[in-house]
Amino acid sequence: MSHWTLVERETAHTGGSQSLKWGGEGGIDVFSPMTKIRRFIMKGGKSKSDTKSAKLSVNKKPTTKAGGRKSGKAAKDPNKPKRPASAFFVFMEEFRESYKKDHPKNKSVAAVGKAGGDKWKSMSEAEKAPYVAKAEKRKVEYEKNMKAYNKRQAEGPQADDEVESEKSVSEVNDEDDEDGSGEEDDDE
DNA sequence: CTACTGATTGTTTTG
DNA sequence: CAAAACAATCAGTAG
Repeated sequence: MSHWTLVERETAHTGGSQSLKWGGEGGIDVFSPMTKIRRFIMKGGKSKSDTKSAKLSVNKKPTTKAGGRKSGKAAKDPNKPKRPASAFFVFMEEFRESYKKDHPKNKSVAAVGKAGGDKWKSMSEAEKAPYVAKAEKRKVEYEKNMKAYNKRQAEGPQADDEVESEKSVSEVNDEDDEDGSGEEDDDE
């Protein structure tokens, strides 16, 4: 299966990576980001789960994480903050360990995902509460992270376009880096 | 060697 | 407002 020839948008965004090895002048498409194609295919009929699950996800991950890029252009912005983990993901972090203990031999992320999702739905909102609370916190950190990131981008290279121009006013915002956030107030 | 795949749901983002 | 994209994970797979 290598000729779906379907490209919607540049798959390169976050991780940047995406194999744009197609420096071809013609610029036809990349044959592989099935990530999006998946939706396209499954959208039609789903015999497995009827409940809903209409949406699938796409994944892309630069293995090089933030440290090693390589020849091409993999990580454009190593400091680019990633989206905050949702409550579900926070719960998953724990769940993964649990699942790992129960199934040390399992190597499929899908298995854990399914199991986690199933349990997540099974949990009451009360149980999810702690996770949600944490998720909200992550969001705040993300915003803070983004703020710093934006600043960095503005300061570093000559950002001329694309910088959310604040039209106006004097927004002298002095956010000196690193504010020691209190962090952690437990209350369960 | 490096990027992608699988699968989950929730949030962030973009159109 | 709605749909898309992407967040972690881990080992395997393909180019």
